[in-house]
Amino acid sequence: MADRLNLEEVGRRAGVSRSTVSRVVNGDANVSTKTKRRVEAVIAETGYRPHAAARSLASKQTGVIGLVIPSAAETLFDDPYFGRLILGVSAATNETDLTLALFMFGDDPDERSIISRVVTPGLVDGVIVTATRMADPLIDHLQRTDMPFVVIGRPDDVSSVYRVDVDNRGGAHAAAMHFARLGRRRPALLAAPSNASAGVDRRSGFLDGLAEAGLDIDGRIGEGDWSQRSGHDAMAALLERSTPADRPDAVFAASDRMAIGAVRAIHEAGLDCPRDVAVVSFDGLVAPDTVSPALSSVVQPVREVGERAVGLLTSIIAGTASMPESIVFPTQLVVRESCGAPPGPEE
Amino acid sequence: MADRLNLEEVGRRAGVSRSTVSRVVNGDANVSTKTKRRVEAVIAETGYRPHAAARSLASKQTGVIGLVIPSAAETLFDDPYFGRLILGVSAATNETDLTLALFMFGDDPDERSIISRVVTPGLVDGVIVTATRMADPLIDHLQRTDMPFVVIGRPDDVSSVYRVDVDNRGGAHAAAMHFARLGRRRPALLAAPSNASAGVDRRSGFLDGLAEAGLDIDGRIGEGDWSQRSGHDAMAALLERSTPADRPDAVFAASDRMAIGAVRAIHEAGLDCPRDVAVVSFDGLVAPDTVSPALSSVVQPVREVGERAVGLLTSIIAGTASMPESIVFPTQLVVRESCGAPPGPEE
DNA sequence: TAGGGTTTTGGGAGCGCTCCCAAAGGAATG
DNA sequence: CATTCCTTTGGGAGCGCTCCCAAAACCCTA
Repeated sequence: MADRLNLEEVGRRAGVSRSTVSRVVNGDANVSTKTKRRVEAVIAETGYRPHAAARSLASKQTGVIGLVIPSAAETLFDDPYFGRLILGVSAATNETDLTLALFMFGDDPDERSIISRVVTPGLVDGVIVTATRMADPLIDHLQRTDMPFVVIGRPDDVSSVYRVDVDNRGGAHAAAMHFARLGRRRPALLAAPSNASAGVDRRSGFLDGLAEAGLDIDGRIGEGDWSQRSGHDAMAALLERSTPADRPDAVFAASDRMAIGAVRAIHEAGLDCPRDVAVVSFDGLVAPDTVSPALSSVVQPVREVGERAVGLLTSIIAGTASMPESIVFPTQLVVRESCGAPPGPEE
Repeated sequence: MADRLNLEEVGRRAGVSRSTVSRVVNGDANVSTKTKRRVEAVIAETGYRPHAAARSLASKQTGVIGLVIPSAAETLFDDPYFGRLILGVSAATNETDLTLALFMFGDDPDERSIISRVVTPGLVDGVIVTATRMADPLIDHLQRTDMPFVVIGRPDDVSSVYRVDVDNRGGAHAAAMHFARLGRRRPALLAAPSNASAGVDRRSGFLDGLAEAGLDIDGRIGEGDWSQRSGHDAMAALLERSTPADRPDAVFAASDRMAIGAVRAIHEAGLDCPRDVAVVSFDGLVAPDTVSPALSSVVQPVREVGERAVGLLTSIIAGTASMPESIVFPTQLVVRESCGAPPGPEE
């Protein structure tokens, strides 16, 4: 029986040494055209593929990057966010011939064991961590190892961390200004949990925008957990406790899904969206024709965030990244039906 | 500067050899309690973790399994299916200390290069392939390598393939019987693409059930692509071309999302669901309180499918799997509001 | 034809681990 | 106290690759 196919064996068949085959495989220029052709022929005919583990061991590079999602809730993928993010990361790793390892885990005790799996030497070259919670022990842990990593979002301590984020504050601010421009007088907010940076930033951006526009939120704040149900319930509660005089006439929801829930609650209260209550959501990830009225949203480029995180991580690994830097993508308010303004993009 | 932490170095610090440390790390019983404790102390204090690539190279096992999703469409995660599947697979790999590698790719030319990445030696121990299309070149390709693999779904050639699937036919059949029992006389079908096994099986199961119940579909078949929009459009077309006399009074949709679209179309036509048209979907993945009326669905245990696929793959890798086998999970019709029957599970 | 430089090629060493065999140590027996 | 047997430990070999240095081959030019 033939030896297992390896560099040595391919070399034997092509009449050259292990080293020469290695050069061909790795595109090293210092190989004569003739030799190169011969070796390539043998590779094509045998279907040789270099052994990933051996390569990793010798080169100290695995060609694998990890994506860490510190949550494994059944509802995780009800939100299109993580799917889009994975798509973006996956597109970028495919592009650069990297392999994507996915680490998802909940708060269970097993968490710690998986954290340590993430930092196993010789497994991944670096990791992308989604900062669903601001104070994540994983980030502290990573700081103490020499594993290159990029945070998506805004962790507690921003200094000395490479991160990619979107302009949550700016987007929320734009939503507030938009309400002011539309002449809405009684804005409300359906906020997201404040242990998440996106939740905090969207809240403060919106409130700051209102203040700037001279609008008063006057206690019209509900809080949810990003989910449709929570948006529905918070909106219903808001409507419930308001008199016709101080009923909200505009709502900014921290996520598409909360906005969808809110629209349902508005309808259930016998009101019309956008006539009685204008709605603007954050995310812009749901297909416009699947909800009615089509949602006006502050759109965040999730896929691009994922792609860029891979790029940043790659340059950290290569050692070409400069100072710990923050890449913040702009967000854009896209007007559709739910806010009652003429449609189109808007700054 | 201290040597990089490896078995040899840990051994030096504990006053034992490389081999002994290896035994402790791997839980080999042939180590005296005293030595074991000493080594464990050094490991704890140094934070030593074995080098994954070195281990893979020597042991010929990577501890990584791949999940292959031959699609990277922007809309992929609009459907909760893949998210749930990933969740299931991830839960199972966490359980058994395996690492999950995710391979997603579209039909582009780059596809081939990624396929070959999947079968790179020394990268993964085996792969789980989701059979979104029945005739997938990837499956043929895998057959020709000695890479262990499990197919989720039903590929073209079922023989000599390990697979995990759900009882699509049975579930669809149950939906048909349910309509018959409810006294609906003019059933319709919103089918999914017939290049997907789930699409084919749900269609044939439903039609067979109707035939058995003495109901005639009479051309009331629309086709979609699993998406909400396609369900909406197909349903609208069906209503459009029917007279009040032969208008469908019951619709079975091949996916939750198509059903949601169908319900919207029904409302837009000025009809009521369930009164005028009963709706039953396949999947059961959307939270009941997010759509109105709450969908009656044939529920498939997606998460369990993912978990089981990992289990099966693991036993194939270990060489303990018997004949190529098919594991088929049952599905269950769960009655909620959209079919107009009293709620509860039903066989 | 010799000498210089430049390509091109070969092979040793080593990455950190597992596997396995042999040596050493201990306990139990005669 | 010698012998046997089991437990415990050590270390060589090897997994398939990369890295690097030295040898070989080639190409000019004088």
